[in-house]
Amino acid sequence: MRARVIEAAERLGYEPDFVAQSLRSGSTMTVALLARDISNPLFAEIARGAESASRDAGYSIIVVNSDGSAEIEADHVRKLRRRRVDGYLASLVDETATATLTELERSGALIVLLDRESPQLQAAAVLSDHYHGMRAAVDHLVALGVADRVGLVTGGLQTRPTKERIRGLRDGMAAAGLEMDTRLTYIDDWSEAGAVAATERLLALDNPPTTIVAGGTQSTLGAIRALADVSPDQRPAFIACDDVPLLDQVPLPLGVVSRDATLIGQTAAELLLEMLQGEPPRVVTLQTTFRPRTV
Amino acid sequence: MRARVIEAAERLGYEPDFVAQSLRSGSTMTVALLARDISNPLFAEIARGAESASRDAGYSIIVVNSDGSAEIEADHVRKLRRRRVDGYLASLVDETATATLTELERSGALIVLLDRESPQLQAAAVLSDHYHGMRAAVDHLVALGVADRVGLVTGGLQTRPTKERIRGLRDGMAAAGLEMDTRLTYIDDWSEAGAVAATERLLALDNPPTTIVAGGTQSTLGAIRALADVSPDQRPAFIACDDVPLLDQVPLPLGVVSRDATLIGQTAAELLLEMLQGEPPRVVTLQTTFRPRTV
DNA sequence: CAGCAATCTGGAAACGTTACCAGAATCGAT
DNA sequence: ATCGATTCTGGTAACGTTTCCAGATTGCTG
Repeated sequence: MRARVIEAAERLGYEPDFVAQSLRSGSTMTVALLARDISNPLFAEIARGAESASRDAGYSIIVVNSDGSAEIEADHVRKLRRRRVDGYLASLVDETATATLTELERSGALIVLLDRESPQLQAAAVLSDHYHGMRAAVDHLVALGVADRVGLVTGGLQTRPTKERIRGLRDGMAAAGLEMDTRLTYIDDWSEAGAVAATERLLALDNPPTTIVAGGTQSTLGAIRALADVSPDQRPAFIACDDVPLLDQVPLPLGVVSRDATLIGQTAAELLLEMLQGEPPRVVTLQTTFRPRTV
Repeated sequence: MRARVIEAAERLGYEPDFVAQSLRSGSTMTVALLARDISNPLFAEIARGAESASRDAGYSIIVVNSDGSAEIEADHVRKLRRRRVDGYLASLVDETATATLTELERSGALIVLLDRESPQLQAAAVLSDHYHGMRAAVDHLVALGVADRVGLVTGGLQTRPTKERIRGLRDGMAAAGLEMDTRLTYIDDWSEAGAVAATERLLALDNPPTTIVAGGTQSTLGAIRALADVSPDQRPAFIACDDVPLLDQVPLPLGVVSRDATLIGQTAAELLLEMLQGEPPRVVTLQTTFRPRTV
C-alpha cells in the first residue's frame, strides 16, 4: 500500500507544499540573519557559513540589513515575526536598544546573538575573544615601542566588540605602565567616510598617535585610506580589527586581529539547530588571532 | 464598525499571520538570491542592493550558495519551489546546465537573471557591459605598449561575463592589429588558489605575458597574490575585472574594470517587482567603467 | 411609505497540510 | 473458532487567512 502511494506520488510529480506544512506545523524552517550591512565582508562570510551549515537541516536563511538603525531593525523583526521565522542570528545594532529586544522576545523564536550580550534576552551566543587578540596586539606594540600614544578609530560603543577591544587595549597598556588617552579615541558611525575623517583628525594633532587601531571593516578601510596619504616615515603603526580581502597586500606597517567569520556563521547556525532540537542555549567563545606584520 | 474592529485588533495585539496569508493567496512575498558564493563581495553587495530595494515592497530575500555546483543549485531551486518563492534573482553557475533551467521553469516563479543569458528561459535580466569596459582597458594597454601578450586568468567559460570579457579583449587587440594568444588563457574554477596557480604558470613561461587580466573577484585576489612575489621591474601590467575593497591601495600597476554591484542588485529587484505587478520581463544593461592606474 | 439599490454583516468554503480517532482488518494465542 | 491485541485505513478537524455569497440592514427616490 505504502509502495503504491509512493509510486503514485512519483508519477503525478507530487511535492508537499511547504507553506501548508508551515501553517499546520508552526515551523517555517526559516532563519533570519540580522546584520548592519550584509555586504560587509564579515557579515557576508557569516551569512555564507550559516547558510552552508543550515542547508542540510533544511533551513533557509533570510538576510536583512538594518543600516545601523535600531528602528529599522525592530521593524524587520516585527515583519519577520509575522513570517513566523523559527530563529534569529542577530548582530544587533545596539545591545541596549529595548525596541528590538522586546520585539525579539515577543516573537517567541529562538535567538543566537552574534558577538552581543544581553542579560534581558534568553539566548545563545557566539562571541569572539577580542580581548585576548587585542592584548596580543598591544604586547607587540609595546615591544616595538609604539604603544605610548594609541589612537582608536572604531564604530559604536553600544556593542560588545568595541567594549572588549577597548578593555584589551586599556589592560594591555596598563600592564606596560601606560595609560590610555581617551582623547585619542574616535567613535564613528561604522562608515568608511567617518573613519577617514576620524583618522585625519588624529593625524593632524600636534602630537599625533604612534599607533592607530581600527575597529571593524569600515573603520579599517577608512583609516587605511587616510594613512595612505601620509609619507612613510611619518606613518604611525596600524592595527586592524577584522580581516579584509587584500589587507595583506597593502604596504602599511600593520597587524591584524582577525577571526574566522565563516566559522562564526557556522557555529551560530549549529547553536540554533541545537536549540531547535530542544537543547538549552549555549554561549560559545571563538578565538581571535593577532597576525603581526611589518613592512 | 470598521473603527471598532480596528480598535479591538489593536487592543488584542492582533497581527495577521503571514504563513496563512501565503497559503491562501499563493504569494509568499519571498525572493531567492541564487549565487555561487554570497561572501564574494560582488554578490554580497548585490544582496545588499536587492534587499534594500525589495524591503519597502514587503519582500524578503532568501540567500543560497551553490558553491559552484550546478547540482547543488538545482537542488536549491527544487527546495525553493516547494517554499513557493515568488521570484528568483539568479546568478547561475552555468547558463547551459539544463537541470537548473528546468527546475526554474517548473517553479513557475518569475526570474531575473544576473549577468546570464538563456534563450530557453523567459526571464528578465540585468547584464553588465563587460565588453566596452574591456575594450577601454585594452585601448589603455595598447597605448602603454603592453598589449602584445595578454594573459588571462578567469573563472568558468559557462557564463556570460567571461565570454564577453574575452570578446572585448579579442576585439580590442584585433583593432590594434594584435592577435590573442589562447595559450595564455587559463580558465580556473573561480577559486583563489586556482588563480594563484594559473598566474604562476603564466609568469614562469619563457616568454611571460606583458599584461595579466583577471576575471572576477577570486581570480583577482589570486593573481595579486602571485604577482606580489615578482620583483617590480619584471611585473606585467595587471587588469582586474570587478572591484575589491582595498584594490586601490595595492601597489601594483593595475587598472580595474568595475561596476556598481549594489546598483545591479537594486535594479534586479526592481525588475522583479515590475514583473510581480504584471509587467513583461525587461533586460537592462548596466555600464562598466575602466579605471586606469599606474603605480 | 413602499420599493429598489446600495451597503453591511455573518457564515461557509477553500488553500494543502498534519494530527487524531474510530472502525475495519489482520494476527497470534488459547 | 474465539478472543484480545495490534496494525491499517479512511475520514474529519484544525492551522489562519481570503473570497464569495446570501440575507439583513440601511439609504434614497418617487
